[in-house]
Amino acid sequence: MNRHAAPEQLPLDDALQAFREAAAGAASAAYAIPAPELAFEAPRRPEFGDFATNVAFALAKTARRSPQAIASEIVDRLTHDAPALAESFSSIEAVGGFINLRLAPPVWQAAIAKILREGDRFGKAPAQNKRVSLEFGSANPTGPLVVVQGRSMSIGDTLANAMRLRGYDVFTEWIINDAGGQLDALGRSIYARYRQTFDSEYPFPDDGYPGEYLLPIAQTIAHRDGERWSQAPEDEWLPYFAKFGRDRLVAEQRATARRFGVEYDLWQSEAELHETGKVREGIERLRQLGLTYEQDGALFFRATQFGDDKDRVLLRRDGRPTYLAMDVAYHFLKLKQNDRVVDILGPDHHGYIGRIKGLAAALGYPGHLDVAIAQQITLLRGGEQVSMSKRAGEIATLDEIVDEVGVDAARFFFIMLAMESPLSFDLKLAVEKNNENPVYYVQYGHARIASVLRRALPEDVEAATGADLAPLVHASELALARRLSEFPAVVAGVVDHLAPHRLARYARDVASDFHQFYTECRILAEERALRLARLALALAAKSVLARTLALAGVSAPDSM
RNA sequence: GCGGUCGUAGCUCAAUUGGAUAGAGCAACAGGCUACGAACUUGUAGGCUGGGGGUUCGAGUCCCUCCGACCGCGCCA
Repeated sequence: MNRHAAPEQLPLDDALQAFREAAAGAASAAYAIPAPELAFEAPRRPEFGDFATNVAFALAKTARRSPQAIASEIVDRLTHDAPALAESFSSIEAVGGFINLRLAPPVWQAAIAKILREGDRFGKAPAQNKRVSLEFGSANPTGPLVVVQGRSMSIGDTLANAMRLRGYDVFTEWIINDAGGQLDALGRSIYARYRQTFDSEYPFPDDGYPGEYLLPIAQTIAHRDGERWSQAPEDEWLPYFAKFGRDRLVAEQRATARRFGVEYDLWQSEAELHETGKVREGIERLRQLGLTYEQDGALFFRATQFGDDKDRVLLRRDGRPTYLAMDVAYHFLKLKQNDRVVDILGPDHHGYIGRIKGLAAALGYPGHLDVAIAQQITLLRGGEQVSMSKRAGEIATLDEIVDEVGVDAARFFFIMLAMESPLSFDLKLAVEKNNENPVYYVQYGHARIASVLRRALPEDVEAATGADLAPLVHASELALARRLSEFPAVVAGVVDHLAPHRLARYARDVASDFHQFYTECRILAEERALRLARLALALAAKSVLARTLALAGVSAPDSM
């Protein structure tokens, strides 16, 4: 078997395609008008079948008949003209204008066989030859990562994984905000801590970063260099302390990200964009496009032409570029190198979305940039709000949170909600092993499958992958098979709508359908043919559940 | 004030981007293990989708308008 071959269609896709063609034929035969493209949707209510189509509504206007009449007409014709459909569909009904389809058990059985056959290739889309840049997590290099970066990283990394599975060439980036005044503030803060190791009276700057995490950095310098910086002028020690702190903190951020299961393709320094002339190039580009003007000695970007409420400064009166100028350059670079650019920003960048999208349009790439906001997280512990005052230096760092609840719980909770929804994260709940905790529910499902497989005869497990699946006809078996078949579409939806929370929901649904199957159907105690078929279903469920969790960066334990 | 996000069951949230009787989980109530993990499961109850108007075969979803919450609105980054 060629492992690079494009994955086959699901058997149910073939069945639906056959229906699509037959229905289009029936519609045009009945009304002498071309049938519109037929779309299928999964009905919300199970009694409406596995799939439904609303062609009749689309035809109603031109055919001048009621949707229900059209749907009935099409169904009648299908049963006469395309009897072969009965092999794939156990029912085709016209209800309220919809045409509801129920797939026959052999289709679901074939879907299980395909999932087992394809393993990790199941749900994989052929290469799109499209490069996507994904930026997420980015923080100032002035302290440890906190909870909101955890959410952003969980979302971004999950999206990246999903995009890769869907055949995109994903490039993940972290932007280091290491240009500008805050780095000076960092340098002064570390310097103050450094001086305080020799002189406890030495004053701490008002705009400094008071967190204790700077102490070891200052002590490192003190140990290595002694008191020599105490005599040096500021323009000598400041760049040194700022850079030293930046490097140390970025390294720590990187370690935290890695511990969180997130690796980036690029850690992009802002300072470097300035030094290598990229910022100048970006500004120059806007100037060439006639989108800038000078006023009061400063250079402005005509942001109002792109929906912003104000024109924005690129170069200050003193000639120094603004943050926006850096962002022009950075996005210009990304837009040139990628087919699509996605930024996942923190909640404080809310007002920045329009500006940055306008920028993409201005640079000649309208529609190539998506900006999403990962909303704020409120940390709770047993219902009580955890104080996160940055000014008081009381920050709950991401590392501390991971220490307390583990990577799995944190990553699962962080993608559970749509990212534009604010999230309450209860640290106590996240480690509780009870039914209020969705992480354990899902992981328990996986462990339960693993447990059954452990107790099965090894030769049965071996034989299961190639077993005849015809015995699988129980409603809970077919429901589980149908759920597992949704995996590719769920991943596609996650990508298309930038909605990783659908993965968390899907994991829950798979676990739930397995639990129901497990409750209603015995596996090991059955006679051989049924036993093997059910083992095959369990294997398929385990595979899909594990891969769903893997996309989210959550482990799938065999026991717990 | 301007702009953005949001408002859905008692609570936390979904809703395949305009589809059918708005769905899950938790909490509540009533059931289910002499059988592979009860960290499970079955059922019941719970709603004028913040209010009002509009668009159409059809609106939680789109438009207008109020109300309310959060967040942005610097020649900071």
